Amino acid sequence: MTKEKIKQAALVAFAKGGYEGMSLAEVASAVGIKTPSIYAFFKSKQDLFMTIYHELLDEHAAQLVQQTNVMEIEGSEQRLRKVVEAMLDYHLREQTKTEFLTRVNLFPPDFLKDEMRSRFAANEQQIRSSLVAIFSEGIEQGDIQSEPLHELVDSFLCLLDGLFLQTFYYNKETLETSFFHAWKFYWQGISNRTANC
Amino acid sequence: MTKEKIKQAALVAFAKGGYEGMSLAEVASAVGIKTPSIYAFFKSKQDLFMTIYHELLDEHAAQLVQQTNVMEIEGSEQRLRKVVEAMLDYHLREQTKTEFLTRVNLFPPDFLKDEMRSRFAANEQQIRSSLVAIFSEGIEQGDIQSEPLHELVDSFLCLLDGLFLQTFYYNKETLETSFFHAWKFYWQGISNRTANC
Amino acid sequence: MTKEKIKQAALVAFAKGGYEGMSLAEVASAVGIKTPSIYAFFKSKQDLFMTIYHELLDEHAAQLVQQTNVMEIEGSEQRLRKVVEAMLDYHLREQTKTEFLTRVNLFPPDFLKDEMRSRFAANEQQIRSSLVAIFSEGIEQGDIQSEPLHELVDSFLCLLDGLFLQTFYYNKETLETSFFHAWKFYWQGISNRTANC
Amino acid sequence: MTKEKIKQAALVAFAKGGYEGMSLAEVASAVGIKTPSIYAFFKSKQDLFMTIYHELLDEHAAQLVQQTNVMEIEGSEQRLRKVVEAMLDYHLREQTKTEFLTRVNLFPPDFLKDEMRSRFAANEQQIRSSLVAIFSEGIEQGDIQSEPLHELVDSFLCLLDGLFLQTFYYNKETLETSFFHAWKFYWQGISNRTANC
DNA sequence: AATGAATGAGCCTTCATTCAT
DNA sequence: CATGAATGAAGGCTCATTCAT
Repeated sequence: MTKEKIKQAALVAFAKGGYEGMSLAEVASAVGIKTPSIYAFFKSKQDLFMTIYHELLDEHAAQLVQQTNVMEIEGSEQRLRKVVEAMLDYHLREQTKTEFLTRVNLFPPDFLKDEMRSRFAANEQQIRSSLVAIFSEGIEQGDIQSEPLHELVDSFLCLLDGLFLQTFYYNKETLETSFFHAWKFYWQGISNRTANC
Repeated sequence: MTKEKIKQAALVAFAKGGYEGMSLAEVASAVGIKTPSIYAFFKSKQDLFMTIYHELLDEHAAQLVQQTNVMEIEGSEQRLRKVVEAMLDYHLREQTKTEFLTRVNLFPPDFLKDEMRSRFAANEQQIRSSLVAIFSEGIEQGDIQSEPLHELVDSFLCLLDGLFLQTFYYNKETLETSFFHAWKFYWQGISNRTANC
Repeated sequence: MTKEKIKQAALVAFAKGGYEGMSLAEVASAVGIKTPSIYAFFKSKQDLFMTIYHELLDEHAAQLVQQTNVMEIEGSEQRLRKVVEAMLDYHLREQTKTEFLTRVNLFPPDFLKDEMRSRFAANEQQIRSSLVAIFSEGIEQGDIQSEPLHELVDSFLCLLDGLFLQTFYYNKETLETSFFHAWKFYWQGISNRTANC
Repeated sequence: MTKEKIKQAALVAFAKGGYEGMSLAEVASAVGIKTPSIYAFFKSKQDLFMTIYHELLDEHAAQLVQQTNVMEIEGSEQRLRKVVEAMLDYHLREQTKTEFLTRVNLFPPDFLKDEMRSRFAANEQQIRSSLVAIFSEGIEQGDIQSEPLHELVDSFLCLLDGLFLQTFYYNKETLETSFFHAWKFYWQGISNRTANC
């Protein structure tokens, strides 16, 4: 359907050029229609942008929550590691969507600045509570040091952010190496090693 | 001097809107001149952009190297921590410059994409070698685990990137808390704790 | 009936914005249909316009003739005054229609300019002959000075036009005061006052 | 100078098509420049419009006041008649300006509605006080009936409005005839004829 | 009778840039 | 140095209209 094709093309264009740098003409041409036809489906450039933005936000949140909650099988290290891997995987697989979301989050167009802050806060809260669950379980099971949960979450999010940023300027292999090493020391930092001594 | 004022205003404008989103008219008006006057100093928008970009890149590299090398006094933890703190400090103090550089690095305008990659690689190499020095010294002194240097550097850079990204969406306090906790576990992960057991 | 609703909404829109300023989308939305549906009833914007225009012209002419002819009861002053009052009343009651007609008459869209002149002339002739009847009767009965009929009609039409124009920028009260005073001196000017001396 | 030519062409275009009906392309082409060049002189279509509007308003007011005040030579009838004649003359001579002003006054674009009302009121007050002077002098000299001044002014303005409106649909000759007859009875209505009996 | 999809034409406006002064 | 004037290119958007369904 045309509407879907427009959204797809617009996503790519927004990701490449940002809100200002994207042109409806470019999108229309990619879809194979004329610029004004876009207005049959979206009432403005902003509307098109917001539609994509909200859909992506939902998809992204769903993805994350799913990855954090679904598997209660394995040990704490595996679970946490899976969270990171899932994120990296998503970002490597859906590079365009990641670029779009990152761009918007870091450099939102003026009209978005307000909505952004609140959305972002809500989003982070969701993730945090998912993580809290994993960490507290890990502590109970003796895998993870008994430290304040929010401290553990803070440090985990920092790791996540670091790897996420590297998505942008490392290629897949370098990224995986980086992840491997970062994780190694991170896990050493939070895991319960008293048993070993 | 007018030229300097133009660069200053342009920096702000580029940081706010990116290459596409910044307009020469806006800059001129901020400086208090008319748009064509800019062409007395820069031969094009791109030229203006590149000038700022290169100057900032140099300044930034100098800053980083300096922060990594200068102090050979204190212990390993203090030195590494200072590196992070210096970076955070710089980014908080020079928000505009940071925004500009980040934007360019993550979402470079088309004509920059090529130059970018190489510049970035060189920059990173510089930092890595500075860090290698710190880490190897730390290992020698028994503060840090005797692990492959590049692995330690990888994990440190990941921490750095994570905190850097958080610069964008955390306020100063939240950021400091995050840093505190991230660092705590990070240091636990790399420091030599066999002595304690 | 949809067709009628379209005409009604279009009338309002044309009155508000003139031919160029009115948009079919606006009308469709007011009616609660989609723009292309209008084409099921009118073959073009111009057609819609002309339909309304002609209907209004007929209605208006009928109104005027009726007001001028109906009452043969009262004296000359009362009859003439009633003509003015009827016109003012109509214009105050049917403001939208008045605006539409006035706009078209004073500033017709290009394609109407020709038809306009002839229509207008015919219309005026109709009114003039109605007025001639009143004036000649008034002269016969000694109420009005024995002056050339067309002169009396000219002056009456000028009064009518003046009050009509004031419809647009005076509110009801101011307009009534203006009418009261204008009429007072007008009647003094045409009535037969020799008897009083 | 180009700016003046733009204003001239725009005046014509606005008069012909109203605010919505006028296009900057049309104006530019009339002046012999490209559309964006207009923006070197006026910051928007609205700005161009307002500039013309205010200038015309001033010119018009000046014209009227001048005509009403200057000549204190002749008798009351001559003075009042001159006011009407001057107005008619102005409107016949400057048809475009008249069309522009009338259009704006009767059917102002949305953004003007507010300013309009107040401007109009001020304008009318100016005219009224000029007329009061003439009428009171006329009464003192016994030319005009001793009636309340504001009543006389009301009736005079009504005459003026009537003739003004006729400017739009009568040609010069018809208009002059109409003026001649309207004035004849009007003057009979307000002049002091007791002396004649 | 109504509409979803599409479009050509046109509108106002911004922008980077040039050039003569 | 600085600017006034001008412009080609492009951008977002609206509009009347068509056509298949």
